[in-house]
Amino acid sequence: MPSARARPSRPPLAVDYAALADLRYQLRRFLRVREVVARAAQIEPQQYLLLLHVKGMEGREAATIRALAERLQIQHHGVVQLVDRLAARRMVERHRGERDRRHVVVGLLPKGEKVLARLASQSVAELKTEGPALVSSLKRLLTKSKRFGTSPRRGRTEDR
Amino acid sequence: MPSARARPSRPPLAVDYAALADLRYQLRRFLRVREVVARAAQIEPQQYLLLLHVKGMEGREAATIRALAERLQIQHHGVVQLVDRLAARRMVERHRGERDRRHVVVGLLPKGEKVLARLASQSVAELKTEGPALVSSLKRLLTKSKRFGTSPRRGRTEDR
DNA sequence: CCCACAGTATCACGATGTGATATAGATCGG
DNA sequence: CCGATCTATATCACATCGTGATACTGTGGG
Repeated sequence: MPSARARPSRPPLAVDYAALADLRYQLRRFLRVREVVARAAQIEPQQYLLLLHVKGMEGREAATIRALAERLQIQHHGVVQLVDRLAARRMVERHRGERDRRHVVVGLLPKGEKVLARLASQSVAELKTEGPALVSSLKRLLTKSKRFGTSPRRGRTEDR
Repeated sequence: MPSARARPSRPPLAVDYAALADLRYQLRRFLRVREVVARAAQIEPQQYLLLLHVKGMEGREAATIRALAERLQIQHHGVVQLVDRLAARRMVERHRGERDRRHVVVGLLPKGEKVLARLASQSVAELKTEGPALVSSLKRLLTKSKRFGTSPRRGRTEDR
């Protein structure tokens, strides 16, 4: 960019990259622990999440492929494959919808229940520890997302 | 293991699956928006994150492969490949460490800066909207991780 | 000089998520 | 009942991602 010095049409929103990056770092740290713990329990992270949502939807709404896709925020055919893998491992099973036979309702099998119970309770325990750090990262970003210089250690004086 | 009924070393922690699932749902909703926005800007979500961390580490610490691995919470050789793809797209470039020539320092190229600037400022804007929902999901889980929100009906009484 | 170690890199592989496309079941107008 | 159409799943091919195993190179200690 040849035109240095002046920024003609630049919205006045100064992003605090360090704070934004820190938030993602905190988020990842939390998620990372979940991944490691899940793998240690012989299951893939996303597979654990599917189990969790199946359980979490119990009594609220049928755990169909599409509903799970919404909860997991992925495309429905992503869920299809996830269920394939989980079914192959005897963690869940497919049921055809009674009223509407197009629906596939996913049900937990004993093995899935067991793994889920272990992981979920660990998750809650860890959240009680890690949660506050997440919240404070978030607040830090939201409150002072204007200028730099509030940082406790680093100035970043020269800007790029 | 076949002995059921009594759980010898199992704390009586009643997990609120619905609340835990809701938290993950909120988290995913936030991350999902970031993914969609990133892809719309012609970049993969994880690639955006690497750019963000490179920028966020500016003035704090050298953006080496290993340091980025820590920030991204993945293995270092995962970062290597991420940088490979970003370098191929002219978003970043590699520099050898001066003092220690084993280090590889990642630097943003104009194209990377540009994409990052756009995505990051959108991100902050969205966080101001979505952030509160995340925080409340988290608090809901932490404060009342005892009972279910809807029906007291639990299926997992006999099974297993 | 030699060696243990740190930092990167390469390879092969499985998990994941997507777009494009296909199939079965439901629904509705006529 | 018929076809059009929509809905819910499924299948295929493909790129990204992250990992374990392994290799290579530069550093520093003895």
